[in-house]
Amino acid sequence: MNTTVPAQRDAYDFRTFERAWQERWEREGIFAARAGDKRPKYYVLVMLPYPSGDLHVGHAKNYTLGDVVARMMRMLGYNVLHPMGWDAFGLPAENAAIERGVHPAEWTQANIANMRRQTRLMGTSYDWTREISTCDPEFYRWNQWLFLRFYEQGLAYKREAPVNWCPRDQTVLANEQAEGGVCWRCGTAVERRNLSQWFLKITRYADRLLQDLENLTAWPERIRTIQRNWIGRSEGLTFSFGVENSDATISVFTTRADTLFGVMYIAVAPEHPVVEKLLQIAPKRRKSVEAFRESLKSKSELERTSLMQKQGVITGAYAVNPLSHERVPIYVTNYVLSDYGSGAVMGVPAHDQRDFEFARSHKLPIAQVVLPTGLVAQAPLTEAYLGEGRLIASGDFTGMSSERARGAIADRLAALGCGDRTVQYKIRDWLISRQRYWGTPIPIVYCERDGEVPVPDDQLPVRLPADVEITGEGSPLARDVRFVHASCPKCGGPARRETDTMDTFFESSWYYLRYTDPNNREQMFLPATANNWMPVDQYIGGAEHAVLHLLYSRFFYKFMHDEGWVSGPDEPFTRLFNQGMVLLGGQKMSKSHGNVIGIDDAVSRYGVDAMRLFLLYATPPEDTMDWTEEGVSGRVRFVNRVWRACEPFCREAAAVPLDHIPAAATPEEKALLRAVHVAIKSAVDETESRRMHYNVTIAKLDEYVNALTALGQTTQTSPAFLYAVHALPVVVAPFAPHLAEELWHRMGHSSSVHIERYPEVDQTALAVEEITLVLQVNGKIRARISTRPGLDEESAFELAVAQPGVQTHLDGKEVRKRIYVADRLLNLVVG
RNA sequence: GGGCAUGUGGCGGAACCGGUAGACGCGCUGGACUUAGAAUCCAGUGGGGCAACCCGUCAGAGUUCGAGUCUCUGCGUGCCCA
Repeated sequence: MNTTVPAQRDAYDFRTFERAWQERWEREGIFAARAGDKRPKYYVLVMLPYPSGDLHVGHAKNYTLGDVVARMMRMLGYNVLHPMGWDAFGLPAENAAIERGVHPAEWTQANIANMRRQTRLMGTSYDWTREISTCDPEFYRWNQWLFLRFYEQGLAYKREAPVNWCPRDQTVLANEQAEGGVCWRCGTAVERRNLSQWFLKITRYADRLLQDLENLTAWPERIRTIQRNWIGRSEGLTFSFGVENSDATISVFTTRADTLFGVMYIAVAPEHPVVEKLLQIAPKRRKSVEAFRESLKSKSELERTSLMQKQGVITGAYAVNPLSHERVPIYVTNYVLSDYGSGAVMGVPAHDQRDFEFARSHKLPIAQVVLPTGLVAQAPLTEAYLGEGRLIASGDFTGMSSERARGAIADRLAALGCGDRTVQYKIRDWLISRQRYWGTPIPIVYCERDGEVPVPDDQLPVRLPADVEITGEGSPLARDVRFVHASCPKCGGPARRETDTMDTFFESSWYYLRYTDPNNREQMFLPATANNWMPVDQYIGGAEHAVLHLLYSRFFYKFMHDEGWVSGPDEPFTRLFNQGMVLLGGQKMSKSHGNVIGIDDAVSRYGVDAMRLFLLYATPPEDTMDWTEEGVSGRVRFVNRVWRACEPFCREAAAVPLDHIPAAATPEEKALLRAVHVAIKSAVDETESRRMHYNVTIAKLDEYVNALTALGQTTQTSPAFLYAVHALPVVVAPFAPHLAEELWHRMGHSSSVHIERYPEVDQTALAVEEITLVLQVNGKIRARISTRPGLDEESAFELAVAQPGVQTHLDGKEVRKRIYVADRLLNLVVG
């Protein structure tokens, strides 16, 4: 009879079942979220991907984690929103156009189609009816609409400023995108250019963005620290130096007003407007100053502040210290930036390391004005003294502590009318203009008569022209005469359209709201609908967006909150989770290294469920993990073990109800029921605590299946065994959804296992009949005894002293102390 | 240089509250089944020792009846800021 190959016969055929169930879930729409449900809402969101072409297992790790949370929460009785979309604007599409002549839209659509297919392949339970794509005019019209609201509030403005220019990507970049002086996308060193650009006034929200970090207790501390540093609030004093023989003044900011009597020079940025005035009163230096300014023109911030030596040229003009009335030389330097603070700083060589170095190389005097506490005489400085102490050689302020002096000096300058206490931030306004094609057009036109005019709402969207020439040289939109040519909304006269597009971080700063009301043609979203779902309860994504996406989104959401479009807390993401990367052979996966494990590959070789299980199992989700062949085959074996343990008993198991636990006839059955509920407890605990250490849960599932397999060889028809079989697909459903669904249906159920309620943890099943009590003498383990739980101390003691292992170590000595931890240990202190 | 993480078998990791260190998986060893392999199943697997025992969570110190867990010092690794 039995002529088929056994190995083939009882292995789980993932190829057939996975596809079939995916199609059916899709058809039945079981993961669609409906607002206004009676159940409590839960919004799980994974950062939307850029459609670069192919997904690899690194992406899969991320999506799997979000999917398990979504599936668990659904089975725990929540109304879950779990959407997916595409961050579809951006440079790679345009580069593909340049390299291969394919239109960015076409390239993007093809990638989206492929990645959507791959995402479906992973069995993730998205509500596809809410899919969005940011390059869709029906989406980006709301970018433009939102931009206009910022514009009306004075939060979007255009100004000329020195900006970061990436020569490779041929566009400007925001500060956050040029950290360390290199382009965040291609790593090319950025250059400095003076250009007229659009900015968003994120600085107006700086204080709130900083303050509210305190409330984001469910965010990783790391991210909060990075944001705090980036915002960079410092309290200090802004005051002015007069310029000798001129009515000009130079304003500086300092946090160390106590060192004011130590000012030996003033350093101004090359672009500082005062420089021209200084040259008028000291014309002899014009040549050298201008040469110096010229040499720095295109140097990036990084080059100026870190790579280059501190350099400066003397202007020949002198500034006057408002308190000491000393005259100090004014230098133009490379290390002061014109758009940071006031573009000028006071030079205190004795108490600032940079100033110390500068003073040395320019042979400037170094006067110490703060003496470290405890020191009475000053010694020559070999480096700047940065600490606090007592003031010396500081006029009326001599003898004060640094702290008191700061207050007193601020008061004096305020009384003199030349200074104020101020707060300064490191964060600068967000530059959103991009000189590229594949982005949202900024909805502004320039009229000869009316100047800068916003495009009226009813003319939105300003569509990207489809037919443009993309060469990589200059802005394609600026070359498109038909696009540029416009008429003024105010006067109807000839006008020129803005040809810059928006930074793609603009759309990702609010996309999570569009998911709540994705098909609204009248509004960005209906506030009432958005408020059903917001804020996002669990956000999952990489830490690389700490000061980009995550800071911008907080800013946008606060603005929208202020506008009254959203209510409740003014933070969009209640809880943030940064997942770790997936490495291959210790290396980050990348196409250029040629070490990518693609989704298609992994799924066709191991099956989705095994892939998901491995990604969850290898490490806790926040850790970096290594993709290994052996590791994933371990999970393939697990999938098959589940199948073999369960499948032969499906029909009988279905008869045993899951709503109460059958009695266990033997200790083995008792252990099996316990294993079932230990696994359930782990899954529920990891979800509810939001720890998401499903690696531990899957280990518990292993034990469950091991117990089932062990018992399956003996008592196949007992109620306890069949209960454990029946429960298995429900318990594994969030982790291995296809396998679970197939088994569930083989049990005769007609509705999906994924809309079942997750089993309740049963405390009686968790209880054990026998525990191991550890017996210690002086803290060392000398024996272990098996006993019933809840043993009282006296009985435990009597049992302990009867143990030979304990007896030899007691050796007639007096027991001075007993430490008894019920059901754990008894420690006898002797001696 | 400063700050924050982190360090456990051959490997990934578990031990969430200070209370049996090494769950679970991988790998490895031996066995069963097989013409053979694959698959599967069974047993073993921190180190030392014939044993009883001894030693073990980066190193050193401390607190404690008891430390992987808490404190301090040092070293290594990672990240963030200079």
